[in-house]
Amino acid sequence: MDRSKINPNIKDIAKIANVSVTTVSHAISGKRHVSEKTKEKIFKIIKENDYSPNVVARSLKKKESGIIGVITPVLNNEFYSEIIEGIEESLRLKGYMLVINISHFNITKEKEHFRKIDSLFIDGLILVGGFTEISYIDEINKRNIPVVLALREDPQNKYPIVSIDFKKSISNITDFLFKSGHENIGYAGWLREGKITDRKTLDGYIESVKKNGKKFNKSLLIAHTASEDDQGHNFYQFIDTYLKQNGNNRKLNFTALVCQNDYIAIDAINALKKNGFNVPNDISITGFGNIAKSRYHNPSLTTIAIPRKKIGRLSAEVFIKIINKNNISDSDLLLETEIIQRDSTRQL
Amino acid sequence: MDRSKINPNIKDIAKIANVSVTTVSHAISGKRHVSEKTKEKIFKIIKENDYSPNVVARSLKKKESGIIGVITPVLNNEFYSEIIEGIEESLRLKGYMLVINISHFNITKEKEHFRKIDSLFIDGLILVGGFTEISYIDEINKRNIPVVLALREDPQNKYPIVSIDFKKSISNITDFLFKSGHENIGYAGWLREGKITDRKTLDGYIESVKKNGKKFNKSLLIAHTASEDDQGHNFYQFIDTYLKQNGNNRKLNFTALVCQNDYIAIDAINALKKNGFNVPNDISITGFGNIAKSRYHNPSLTTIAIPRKKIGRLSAEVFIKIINKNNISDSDLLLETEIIQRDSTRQL
DNA sequence: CTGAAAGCGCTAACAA
DNA sequence: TTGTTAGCGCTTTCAG
Repeated sequence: MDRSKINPNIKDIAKIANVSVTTVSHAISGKRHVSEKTKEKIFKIIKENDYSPNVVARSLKKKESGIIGVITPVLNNEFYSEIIEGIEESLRLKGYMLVINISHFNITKEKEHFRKIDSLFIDGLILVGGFTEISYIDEINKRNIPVVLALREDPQNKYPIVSIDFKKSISNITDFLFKSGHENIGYAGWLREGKITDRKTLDGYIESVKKNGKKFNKSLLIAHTASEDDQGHNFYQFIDTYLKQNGNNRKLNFTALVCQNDYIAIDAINALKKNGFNVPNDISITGFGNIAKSRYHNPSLTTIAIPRKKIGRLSAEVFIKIINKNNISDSDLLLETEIIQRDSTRQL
Repeated sequence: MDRSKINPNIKDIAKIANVSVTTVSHAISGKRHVSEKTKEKIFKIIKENDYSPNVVARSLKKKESGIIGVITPVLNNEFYSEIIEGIEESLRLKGYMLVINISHFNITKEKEHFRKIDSLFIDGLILVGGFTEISYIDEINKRNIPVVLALREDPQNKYPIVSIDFKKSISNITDFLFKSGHENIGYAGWLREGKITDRKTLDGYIESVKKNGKKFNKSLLIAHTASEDDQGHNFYQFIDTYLKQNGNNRKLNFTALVCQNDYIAIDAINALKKNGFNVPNDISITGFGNIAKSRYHNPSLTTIAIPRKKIGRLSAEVFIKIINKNNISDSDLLLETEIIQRDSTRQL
């Protein structure tokens, strides 16, 4: 038997140390007292033989794996990848490993992924970003492992959600525009059935409008109710049409436009430019997200930065808290955002 | 016993189907003949009971897990994340799962990660991007699982490397500049000890120079030999100094500069601008990598696009080939790159 | 074509 | 303070 070629197991260690496997197991786990002397001997032998416990066998026995499942819609996207980095950072320190799955915005795939990694005895599931429907989770989650949502909605409000305060963020940036002297401020965004954030962002705008002593005016709304594109691209056409209908003689009834996200904001800038408007001289534009492009676009975009890494870290911490049966208060889960001032807005 | 709360196992299925666990196992794996009738019955029951085999138990027995380890320096980076997406795409189709680890450019962490996931009985390891030293792998890889490198060097040339032809790519883009009428073309890049690609890219440049009937002129080289920054940032200072010393009266002895990567190219553009040069009117600049910023920079960068997703997919395929003991020819592993023409170069 | 049973490496209940 | 042993869920050898 060529033992040199294969990793030693707990039995080997026990034999060499002249103790039982139980003692070795407990020396490692610390779950029951082992005399200093024996412990020393065991650890020495462990080191000499380069032993590390077999994670798979341990998982099978304990029905715990030290692995956390992460499901993300895509990887090659600054939002998700940075959140995941945050998760990894915190969880690695606690000794967990990550199994990362990509759902490609497909709920069926997501479900399959969860099924599969569930049988790995993952100790928790963190869902990053994306969509709405997650009722399938309970159906699969027979072992009742903790589930945490990172920057993801849950209409049923069943799982802890680590996110940002969408309403407040939009409210803040609208306030910022009012403070800059704008009197009439419009809003452009999706208003899709069932999308909670769509409603929240609009509410943030409305809140600020009222707070600043104005009346909410529906004609200042460029709200797209179609529910096609989850990522929020392709608002360009929609705004272009709006401008053609409402922007006669290069006049609009607002001097600033709050956009629900950076994609919409960039589309808005481009559509405005094409229709002869100047940003920010004629119209100030704000975005939401602080995507990479927002910095390099011309003009660069005033927007709201989302603390992505922090969201990841916090998600991990929430998970740990659940594991340790510490209770979490909802108020801890909403992170502050920050306004990034660039060139798409101006003081009036 | 409340079986409704827990996942059924193979024994449960066997009992309900009135067959042995062996038969269930073989029905699933197809490794030995099971009568159509029995198979049908078994699969029906599997479906009804929502059974899926326990991956952990299977791994323990088979010393295979259906899991592939991926180690990447960072996640939030278009290069790595897109390669990983490619890997995931191909491997998911083959039924593999991915455990993704982040090494933060730290070899010790990388080693630890490998150790840990090795005990998960991962079936293979794909190392994405980054650094040089990988001799530690054999030391850990007692089970001798296949190792594939994606866009990563290996001085020992021990493992299959899926990458691009750096030399040819740089040679091509230098050719492109010659064809555009440039007679004197410079080169800016790192030349760090032990970095194979540094040498390869420079060789590509030299190859093109000679091919185009010129003599290699050392004074056209802006080569940084320090070995600080692995990512290739902060060339700005270096080039700035060079320009101050060699660019009197806004005259340089070249009209085009081939840069080893996009970061250097962007630094070069900025340094040139600051020193009173116009890009591309005075000097044409090319990069390598086609990073997001290269498109939005002013002027936008003519550069070489790397087929990142393809690299990922191919890495996965190579892994599968190794598993299936198909031999791989080295020539299959080098992917073509593509020149992306933008505004930082001009025809003379 | 099918089954019984050993055993993968570990943990923990029970026993001393 | 330590040891014996059952068993986690599965695959596979050996035996029909």
